[in-house]
Order: sequence, then structure tokens, then C-alpha cells
Amino acid sequence: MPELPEVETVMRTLRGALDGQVIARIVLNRADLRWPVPADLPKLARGRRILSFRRRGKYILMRLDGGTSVLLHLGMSGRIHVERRGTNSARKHEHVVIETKDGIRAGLVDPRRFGAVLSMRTEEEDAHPLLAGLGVEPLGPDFGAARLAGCLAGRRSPIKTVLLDQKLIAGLGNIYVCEALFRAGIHPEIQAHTLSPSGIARLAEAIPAVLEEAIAAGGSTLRDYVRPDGEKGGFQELHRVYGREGEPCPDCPGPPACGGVRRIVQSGRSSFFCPLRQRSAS
DNA sequence: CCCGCAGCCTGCGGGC
DNA sequence: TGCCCGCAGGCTGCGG
Repeated sequence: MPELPEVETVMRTLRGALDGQVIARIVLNRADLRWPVPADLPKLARGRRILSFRRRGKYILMRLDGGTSVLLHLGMSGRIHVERRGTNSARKHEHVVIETKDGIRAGLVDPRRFGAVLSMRTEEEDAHPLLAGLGVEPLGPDFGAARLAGCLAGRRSPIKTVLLDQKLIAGLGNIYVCEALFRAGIHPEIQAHTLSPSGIARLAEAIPAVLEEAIAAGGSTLRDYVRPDGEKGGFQELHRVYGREGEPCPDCPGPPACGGVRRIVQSGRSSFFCPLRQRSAS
């Protein structure tokens, strides 16, 4: 479910609500997520102050005093609810809850249990197996046409699947890849290594642009995702192709010259595109 | 190394 | 109304 903009929205909310607070306790209702939640996490975290939050790709890292970091991943169906203790009702699939001494409560709800909660030494964050292999941050200073060109060089797979590879670019998922390719006018099935320099340049602009717009809108809400304050994101209204099979392409005037947005399946996942606007790598 | 696919889970919406 | 099927925003591990 959550891609970079949704994870960024969640991270910012956690930061605003929890930064600087002291953990009263962590409740482990269910430990069998994507990987087992460390059994000693409640003990490690109890009484610790939360020092900072950051995002890396689709992962959230929470640093505690005493040198422990907690890694959160929302998988496909994960949400985090932040609220004052006592105002919450019982929730199904709430596997992990963090409570602070100031009475804030953050609960991880994840029906499909593809998400993760792990702990590590803070100084070993970047060496953690889940983070060590991640590619460039698409909103970071290192990302640009040159870097993107390096990611695509020699790749014979479709551009769509290459952009989903977290080892190359960290944080893109199905929605934002579709939206970025639309904005750049690039067909999702084109082999990555055949993109022209101008196509790469347009894509290198479209990727951060669509991510920034989505973050500004609070992310996309389709089925599972809600912001930690319970509000829906707003970016789904601004999707131009994702989930819009058959609808008129927003860039093709009049009775749709393109025949409407098309859906195809690539590597088992839906791709949405406008066959007229996204014709080549030009 | 590169690539595609099955599998991990649960829930929801559509078609019959 | 109820059942079955396909589908879902991620990621790993396997095979070719």
C-alpha cells in the first residue's frame, strides 16, 4: 500500500506527535509479521526517550536514547493510528502499540502482516540488511538525470519494472511509477536501456515532482491507507492514470483520441497508461 | 548478474 | 443474500 509519499506522511505525523517523548511501554499483540518482531523490544524501549525520526525508502526509523533504533515498515496494508490514550476504540489487527508517558498512543494495524517492526543498534542502521541495499532517494540531492541514467543502463527489463526496483531507486511503488511515466510521456513496456537522454531527463523531473505533489496532498488513499490522524490522503483525486482504466486520458482533448486509459499487466502487476501520450522513449 | 514469477496474508468488490 | 474469483499500494526467494 504505502509508497514513499504515504510513508513520508506517516513519518511526519509520528515525528510531530512523538518526538522528544518518553516511551511508557510497547505492547506486542502479535509478533508474526513479515519477520518476527523482536521479543525484547518492549524491554529495550521502555523508559527510553524518542530522539528523532527519519525515512529511508519506504522504511521509517525511530531513534531512541540508549542507542536503539526501531525500524517500521507498513508492507501492503499497514497503517499507524496516532491518538490520545483512552480515546481509541478497539481495533482489529493492531499488532504493535507504542504508548508514551504523555499519553500518546501509536498503533500499527496491518491485516495482511506484510509489514515489519524490527530493532537494531543506531550506529548499525545503514548496515541493516533491509536498508543497506537500497538505492538512491528520489527526493534527495543525489537524484537527477545522470543518476537515473546510471540506474537504467544495461537494463533490458521494461522501464516500469526497473523503476519498482528498490535497489535502484528507493521508495517508488506501483502508483507513482505509473504516474511518473505518464507525466514523462514514456510507455511502461519500453526497455529501460533504450530511453533517450531527453526521455531520461523528463523522467528525472517527473519522479520527484509527482512525489512532492503527493506528499503535499497527504498521500493516496485507495483502500487501506489513512493518515495517522485518521484522515484520508487526497492524492488519489489527482491520479491521472492509476486506477483509471477506460477513463479519458486527461491530456487527450475531446472524445478521447487515445481510446482512454489502458491497463496491462507487467510482472504480475497492473500498469496504467495513455497509449497516445506514452508512445515511446523519445 | 539479470529477470520473471510464486508466495506470503487478509479483505473487498464484482459477477453470477 | 451468498459464494467464488480476481484483485490489491511490498518484498523475498527461487528458478531459468
